[in-house]
Amino acid sequence: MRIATWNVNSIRSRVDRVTDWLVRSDVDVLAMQETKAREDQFPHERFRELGYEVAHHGLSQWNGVAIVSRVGIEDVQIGFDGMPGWGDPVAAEARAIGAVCGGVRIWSLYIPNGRTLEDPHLLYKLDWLGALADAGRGWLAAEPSAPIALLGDWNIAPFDEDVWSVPFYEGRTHTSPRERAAFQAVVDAGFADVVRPHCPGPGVYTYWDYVQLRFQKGRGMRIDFALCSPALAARVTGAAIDREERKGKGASDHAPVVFEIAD
DNA sequence: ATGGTAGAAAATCTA
Repeated sequence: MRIATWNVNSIRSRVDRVTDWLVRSDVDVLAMQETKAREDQFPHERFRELGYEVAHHGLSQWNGVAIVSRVGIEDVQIGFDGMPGWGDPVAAEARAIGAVCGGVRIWSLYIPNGRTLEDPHLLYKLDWLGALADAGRGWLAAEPSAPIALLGDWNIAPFDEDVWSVPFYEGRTHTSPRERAAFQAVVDAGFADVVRPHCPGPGVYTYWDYVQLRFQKGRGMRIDFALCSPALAARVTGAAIDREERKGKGASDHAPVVFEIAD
C-alpha cells in the first residue's frame, strides 16, 4: 500500500495538479493539509470519480485537513482528545482528521506555524504538539501493536541539516530548541520518522518558500513528516519525496512525501 | 529595484 502526505496550499486552486499526481503516483491514501476550504467548498467529486473516498474537515479559508483513500475510510475522527484551540473565543481549528484506511489509522495533521518566537501562536504550537504526544502515547498504551501513521506538515525542522541555512533561521521559528523538543516528544511517544532512512540528508527538503527563487536556488526545509507506530514502521519498504512536483507554475510550496508498506 | 510570492477574501491576514 502506498501512503502519502502533502500540504496542497488550497485544494481549489490545485485540484487538477493534485488529482493528476495522485493517479500518476499510484497512491492509495493521501493525507492533505491546508485545503483552505470549508466542507461545502471541497471538490469531493473530483476524487470520487477517480475511485477515492474523501474525509475532509474545513471550517474557513484557513487550515483544513483531508484524507482521500481507495482502500476504504472508516471511523473518521475530527481532532483528537485534548487538542488545544485558538482564537477569541478559543475554538478548535481544522488541523487534525483521522480515519482507518486499509487497516491503518491515518492522521492528517497541520501543526500550528508559531509565527514568531515571541508570538502566543508559538505557545499554541508547543501545547498542540504536547497534546498530540500525550494522545499518541495513550493510543499505543491501549494497543501497543496498533498501526498508526501521523502524517502532515509539522512546521518544524528537527535537525540542522533540515534547513538550507542554519544562521537564517536563528531567532525564527521552526528550528528553536523548544520546537525541536516538542517534535522529539512525539517521536519519544513511539512514532518514528519512516522517510528519513530512505531519503537521508543533508539538502533533502519538502518545502521551499515561494519568495526569492528559493526552490530554484535549492533553499528549502524538511518540515513534512510521516511518523509511524512501531508495528507500522516495521512494515515500511521504501519512501520518497517528490520534489519534481514542486516545479513549474501552479505548484504548492510543499512537495508530496510518499512511503510504501507491505500488506 | 524602495520590493520580494502565493492564496484566501474583501482590506488585510496567513504562511
